[in-house]
Amino acid sequence: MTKGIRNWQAVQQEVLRRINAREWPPGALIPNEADLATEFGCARATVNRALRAVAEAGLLDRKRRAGTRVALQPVARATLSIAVIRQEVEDKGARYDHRLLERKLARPPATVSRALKTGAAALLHVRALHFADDVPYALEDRWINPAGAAGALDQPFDTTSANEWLLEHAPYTGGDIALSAHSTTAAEAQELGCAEGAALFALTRNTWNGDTAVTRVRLLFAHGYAMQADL
Amino acid sequence: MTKGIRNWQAVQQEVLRRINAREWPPGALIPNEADLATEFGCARATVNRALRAVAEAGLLDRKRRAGTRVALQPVARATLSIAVIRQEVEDKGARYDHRLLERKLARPPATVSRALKTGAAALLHVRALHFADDVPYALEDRWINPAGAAGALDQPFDTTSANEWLLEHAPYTGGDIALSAHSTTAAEAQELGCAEGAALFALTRNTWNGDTAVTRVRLLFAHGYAMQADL
DNA sequence: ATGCGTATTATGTCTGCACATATTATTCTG
DNA sequence: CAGAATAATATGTGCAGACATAATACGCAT
Repeated sequence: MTKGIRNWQAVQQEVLRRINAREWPPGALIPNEADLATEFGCARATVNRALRAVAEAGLLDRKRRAGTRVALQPVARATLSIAVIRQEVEDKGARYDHRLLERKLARPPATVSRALKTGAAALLHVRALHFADDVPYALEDRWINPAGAAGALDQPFDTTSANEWLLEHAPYTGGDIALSAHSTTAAEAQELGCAEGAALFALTRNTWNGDTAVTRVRLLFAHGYAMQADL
Repeated sequence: MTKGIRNWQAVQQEVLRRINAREWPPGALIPNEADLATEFGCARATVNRALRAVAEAGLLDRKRRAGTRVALQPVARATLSIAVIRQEVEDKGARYDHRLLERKLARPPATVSRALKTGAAALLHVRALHFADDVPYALEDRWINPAGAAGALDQPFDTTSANEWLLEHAPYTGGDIALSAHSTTAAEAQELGCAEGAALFALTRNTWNGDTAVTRVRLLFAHGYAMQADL
């Protein structure tokens, strides 16, 4: 009988240890909450809290009545935090700056209107360049749905970047992100100051507020950029 | 006085609604748990559960004594699930296959030994190609630390890929991931069957079991690959 | 005014209990 | 024997109360 495991973090740690040490091998059914509670000498709610946390981390599969078993394939969930670009730059100790390249109301290409489900409606197209210590850091190509971001049409986006303004003024409920590699075009090469054909890291994000699209943005990062995440 | 909000999910939804509707604007201090509990007509523990969930999602900042406030910059946390390659391929409805290209004990380049902190020790170097419907899907370049993955030296990795074997037999406690864009070299182009210089999506991952390195792997995905995540 | 100790307060967590709910096992019935 | 009704069981959640802990506010002494 293990003792002194009375808070949920300690329980979690012990559970993780047993999984790691293969005391509870992958696929195995582990004791139920009540039994673990008596073993650890704590309340069932405490065990529940711990097991829930481990399950959220993907190392346990829980089902009512069926019990809790160790995940066969612990899906490595990396939580990459996509911050505001200004912050990302400043966190690296560099001076942030940005320049508006273009801002106009226009009919988006089919890719965009299809992704945002905005039909033939005109959207606000904003292009901007972000700098870190005066070196191009990322090229932003954004389409804003005026119907999903009230007040956007009145914003110049010259001093405050669209990136930051939207975060502050346009709430969203969900979205999706795609990460990919992109081969630099001639125009992009000139704006970002890199060689044509260079491999660049691209991030495309759509955000929604309920059923209405808010914005779609593609960020093209300067050469050498790597996105970090922890397991 | 709102009523009928008695379970934590309903509380969470109401909290999200208020944040979204700017009833609680960014940066604002929201009522404390006890007050919300009386307002909603539920126990404080229920409110706590809900607020904790919202805080974990990054929309609230909580501090003892200081209270709970709406996050100024809701850090968009995208949880990308990095599954086993076989599964990723099969989930797309394609037939998975893989081929071992190389397997030998060798001294790793400085980049690797530095990242894994293995000094001058020899590591197991495994290179393999993953296919989806017989088309190259990803090129795997892996260094395995025998000290961190017991039994790895006895594995041929021809029928079972190192990817899968390690997941099953080498537990890990943490790691880090870097995502980047890579310009294809001539050798890689030949193996992946794409043009030299093409922009490819690369994933480099180090995993650890406590303080000892387990493995470092770089996956180079075929042209056109995009990694998806949700917000 | 300045610095330090103390009181206050909001969140964090544990407990013991109860009931809800999903899922599996079992039994009953035609 | 098939299929439906029913029981059993593990997790999910709610509640009230208690104490722990961190961070702030306040007041006191210097």
